Amino acid sequence: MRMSKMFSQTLREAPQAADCKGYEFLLRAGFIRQMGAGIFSLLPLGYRSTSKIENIIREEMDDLDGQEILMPLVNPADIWKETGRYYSIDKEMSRFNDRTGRDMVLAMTHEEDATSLGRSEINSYKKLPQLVYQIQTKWRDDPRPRAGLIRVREFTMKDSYSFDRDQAGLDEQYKKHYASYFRIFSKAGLPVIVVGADSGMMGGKVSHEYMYLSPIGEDTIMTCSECGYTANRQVAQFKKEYFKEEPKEMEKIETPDCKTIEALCKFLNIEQRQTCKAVFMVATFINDKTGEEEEKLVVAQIRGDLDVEESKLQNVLKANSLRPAHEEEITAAGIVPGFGSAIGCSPKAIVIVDDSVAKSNNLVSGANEAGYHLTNTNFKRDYTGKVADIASARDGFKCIDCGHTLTQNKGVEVGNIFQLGTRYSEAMNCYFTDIDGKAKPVVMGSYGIGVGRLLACLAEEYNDERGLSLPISVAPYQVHFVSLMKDQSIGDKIYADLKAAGVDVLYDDRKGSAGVKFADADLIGLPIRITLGNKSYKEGKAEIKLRSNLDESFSYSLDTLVDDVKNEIKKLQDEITANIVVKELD
RNA sequence: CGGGAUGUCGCCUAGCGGCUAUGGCGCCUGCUUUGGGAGCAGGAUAUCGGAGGUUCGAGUCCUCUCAUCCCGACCA
Repeated sequence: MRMSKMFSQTLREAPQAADCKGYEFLLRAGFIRQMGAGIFSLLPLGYRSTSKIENIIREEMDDLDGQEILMPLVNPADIWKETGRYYSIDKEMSRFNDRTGRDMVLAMTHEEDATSLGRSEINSYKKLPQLVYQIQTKWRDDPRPRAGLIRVREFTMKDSYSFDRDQAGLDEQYKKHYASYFRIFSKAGLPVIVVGADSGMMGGKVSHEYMYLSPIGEDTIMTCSECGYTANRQVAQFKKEYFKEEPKEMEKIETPDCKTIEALCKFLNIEQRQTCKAVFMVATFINDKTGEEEEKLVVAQIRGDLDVEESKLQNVLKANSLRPAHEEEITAAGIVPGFGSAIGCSPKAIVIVDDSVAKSNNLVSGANEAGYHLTNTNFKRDYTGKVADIASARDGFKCIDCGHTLTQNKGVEVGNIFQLGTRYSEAMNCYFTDIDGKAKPVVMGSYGIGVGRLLACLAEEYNDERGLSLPISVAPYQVHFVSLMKDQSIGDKIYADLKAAGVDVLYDDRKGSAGVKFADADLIGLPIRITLGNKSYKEGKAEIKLRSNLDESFSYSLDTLVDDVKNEIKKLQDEITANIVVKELD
């Protein structure tokens, strides 16, 4: 491609919206342009990169015997009603009516579509296992798009769906994806870690997320450097200390103005772990069949030194959503905010008790009376509720597996794998006849990778003060050929030779000054740069530099230039291949 | 959906009730220049996000509205 004919232009200054490096450079280099909140166009450079990413993904999916398909973006609402997600997913899914008034949706993921295809194509165990995948546009009306391509509303996703005869089959396909994703991210050059995850709206049990660790990430990852335990904070467990004592008699004491745990501890001169904190939430339950909603007040009891992890609480409740309760909702249940507890409030509210509370004794709780607390409260004796782990893991807490210290990091989720089981096949009647003649639900899995998000993460990982420096596997072109010659025909000739040799080359044939060309080359950041100047040309030479190390340059004879460049390309590609790290699921 | 901020040319930006709305980059023309965003000369481009209002007079003040960004809620 000749730069003189390139559609996009580079920007010398970063648009205001660019709040992180990767986003700034993608904009400035002309990879992407914004159309609206969370809506972007990919310009030629950006599209070439995402196409390369997609092809890496294709290679790996095909390697798993995946078959590429394309499912529709617009779905009749019927299939979403069958699984109940038409009702359980809120405004994030966009809905509309077609001209006849039929309910339609924009598919935000394709479990329903895939299951629908599964039930039409798979009828016998002989057809299993199967794996289909697609690379397709998703629309999710996210309430808060952020950080360029990191969190958008319209995006391209690779999603694959596995169909198996039984759990063992699913385990097999899940395991293959687990390893395959490492290959994909390695080939693209993105360092990731895999973490145990919350399956969220997908349902199902086992799931993992692939995280690119970065301060711009929105997820919090807990890791143990000692034993390798990693988990999204939403599900991360940790070793809690319990404080067993002989239960003492409960007593009501006056605690004026002690509306917070801190104030209470200060007033009574006790430690936070000697208190029990009540957190009031409202859970929404949606009936999968009818779409009817029901709200219930939830009292989460947790020890004063810990915090509630809302995702865990929501999972325990099997609620569709969870939000903090309003003051009126709390008082309506006879609870006094600031002095509240589960004591005496059931059955008006669902009580969930963290095991930190259940296994500790003589905690100070609210008395549900303004200005008063109860000392020596004990679970079971003084109140009941469902015991579960609903505590949020924090930096410095103890690893559940080995007891060493957990550290927390921010991460961006670039891929996920879910064991769906039979949640969708049962709901949508996707059954096959097994060898024993019995109809059984197909056991499914679903696996996603955000293509644009992957590019955004790569841009974040590979940049310096001058611009991008993407790995050769995903850079829009392999080579940037900068000609500084007055005589265009010389550059044209070399460009033609490079192209003829199959080199993926961007040729700066513009009339501009050297500075502009170098600055643009730095910004776009193609991995290999050839510079042809008057001086070197007279000596029959051209200069080659790597974007990853601009300080070093190599002089090559023009006679062998094409082969030398091909060698450099191969070296960089081999480097990536050599650095493929694959982790297997045990 | 709550809190905050910002909308002036393709991008960045000046303006703080008063004349024809700054300047830089980019763009166009010509000449010069050609190894790190070069110089000179000339040129084009803005219904100041939109609607209403206050005022003799509004980019500037007020009201509403729209859009975008940030924090939170939320989220793969």
